[in-house]
Amino acid sequence: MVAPYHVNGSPFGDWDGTPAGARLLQRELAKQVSLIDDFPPLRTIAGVDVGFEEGGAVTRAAAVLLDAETLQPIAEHLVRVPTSMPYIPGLLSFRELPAVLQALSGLPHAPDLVFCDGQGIAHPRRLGIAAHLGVVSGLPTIGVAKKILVGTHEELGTSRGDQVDLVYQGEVLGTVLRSKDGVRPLIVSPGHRVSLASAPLLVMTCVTRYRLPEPTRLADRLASRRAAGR
DNA sequence: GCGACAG
DNA sequence: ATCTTGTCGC
Repeated sequence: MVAPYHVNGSPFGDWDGTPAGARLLQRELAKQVSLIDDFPPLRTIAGVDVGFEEGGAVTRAAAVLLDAETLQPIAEHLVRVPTSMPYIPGLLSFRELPAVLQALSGLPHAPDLVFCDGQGIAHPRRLGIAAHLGVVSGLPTIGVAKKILVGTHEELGTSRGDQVDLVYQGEVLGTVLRSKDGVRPLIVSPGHRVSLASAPLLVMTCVTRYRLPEPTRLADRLASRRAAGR
């Protein structure tokens, strides 16, 4: 017997609480994902990420709002909620999305685009956390991951800006992108309302002197309770 | 059946 | 993700 996890209502619809039910729901929600660029001129961009405390008992979700022009933080919001589900590869959004949505709603206003830590459509059922977040929030989203979940790719150049397609089941689902000379590449994939071609361009637009784009880096820092680094 | 496996 | 100090390299 599989132990059912707590259901909230909003991000999971009528999920039955089982991993099998979660996978079915992902296939349904994936049909609502749009890979066509559909976002306003970028004025603000948000970065969201999750961290844990108390040995995993408490989930910390952080949302940071940045000025799209200067990449400087405008506002940030942090929430702490009891962890409701264990980490299961492929079902990350069911563990982190509730907290992420709360963190996002705590910002002074909705962003024009959201950078999410993890995969967009580069997922077994085309619904990584960034795509899931996009569908349930209606916001344009991009997934920026540090590792590949699924898919393969050709050799990648070693210079900043070099990129190659991430292919899975004969389909291009994302981009393996070298954000800085010599660093491990980022795995970028559209979440919602962003095209495969635009995603890496938008990410590079937010990269300054670090491997991670600013929205992701700042949210990551806040969620992991770390300090700044001048 | 055997490995792989975002955070 | 998290547990954790110093250390190697640009």
